[in-house]
Amino acid sequence: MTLTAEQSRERAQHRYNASLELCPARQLLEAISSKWVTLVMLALEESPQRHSELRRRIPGVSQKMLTSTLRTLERDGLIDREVTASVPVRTDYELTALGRSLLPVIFGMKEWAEDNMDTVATSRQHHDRTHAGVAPKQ
Amino acid sequence: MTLTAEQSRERAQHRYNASLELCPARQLLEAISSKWVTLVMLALEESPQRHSELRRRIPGVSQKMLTSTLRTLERDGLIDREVTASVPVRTDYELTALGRSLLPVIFGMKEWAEDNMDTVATSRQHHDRTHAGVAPKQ
DNA sequence: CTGTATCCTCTAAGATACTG
DNA sequence: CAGTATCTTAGAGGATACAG
Repeated sequence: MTLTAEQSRERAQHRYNASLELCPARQLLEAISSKWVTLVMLALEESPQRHSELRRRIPGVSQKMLTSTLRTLERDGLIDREVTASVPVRTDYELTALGRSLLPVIFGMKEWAEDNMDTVATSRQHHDRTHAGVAPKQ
Repeated sequence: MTLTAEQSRERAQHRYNASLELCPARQLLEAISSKWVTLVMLALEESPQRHSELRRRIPGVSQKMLTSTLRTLERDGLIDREVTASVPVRTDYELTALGRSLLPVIFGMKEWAEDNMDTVATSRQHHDRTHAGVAPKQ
C-alpha cells in the first residue's frame, strides 16, 4: 500500500529526529541555551574563578545549577577544572582555548540582542495590543 | 539583624531574576533556542514560503509546533504573515528586515558549530570514558 | 568550601482530534 | 489548506538537606 501524507510525515519525523540531534548548530544551541552557561562563560572571560567566586559573580544561581553547568561545560571541553586538595578543598575553573573561541559567537549574539531586542519588544507589545482577543498566550 | 550569606543570596536571586529576564542576550537566546525557530528562519532565507511548504521543508515538525513557532516569530517581528482569503486559504510567510538581520548571527553559530562540535563530541566521549563511574548523566 | 542526593514544580513539545 | 483545542509526558530547573 501507499503511504498517506500523514504517515510519511511520521516516518520523516523519526528519520529526522536523529539527524536533528546530529546537526552541529542544534547541538551548540542546546549546549549554550541552558540558563546559566553564557553567564558562566562570561564570568570566566577575564580570569579563572573559584566555585564560590562564580556564585558571588552570578547572583541568583543555586549551587546545584552552578555545579551542573560547570560539569556540562567541562564535559564539553569549554572549561577546565582544577582541584587543589587542601582543607578546605579549593577548585578553580578556567576557559579552555575551545571555550575562548566560542566567546566571539556569544558576543555576536549579545551585540545583535542589544541592538535589536527593543525593536522586538516593541513588536511584541504591538502584536499583543492588536491581537488582544486571539491567542494572548501570556 | 544581619543576613546570612544564604539569605542575601535568596534576595539576590529575586532581584536578579528580573534583570536576567530583561537581559537582551538572554531574551534572544530564549527566542531562538526553541526547537524549530532557526530551522524556520533558514527555510525562509531564500524566499517566502507557505505553511505547507514549510512543513515539507522541515521534516519532523508537527503542524502544531510549526504554527506556534511561526506565531512567535511573527510576534517578535522576525517574519511577516500574509493571508490570502481564497478557498482554500493561502498563507505566506517571509522574513522581515529584522529577521534577515538575525541571519548572520545564526550563521555565525552554525559556522562555529560546524568547525568545533566534533571536538566537543570527542571531549564528551573522553570525559564519559574517564569518568565512567561518577555521574554518567547520559 | 565544594560538592551529592532528593523531591517537586513548571513548561516545552509531542500526540491526537476537530474546524472554517 | 491552515489552523485551534486538549491531553500527556520528559526534562530543566528550583528548594532543601546532607557529606567529605
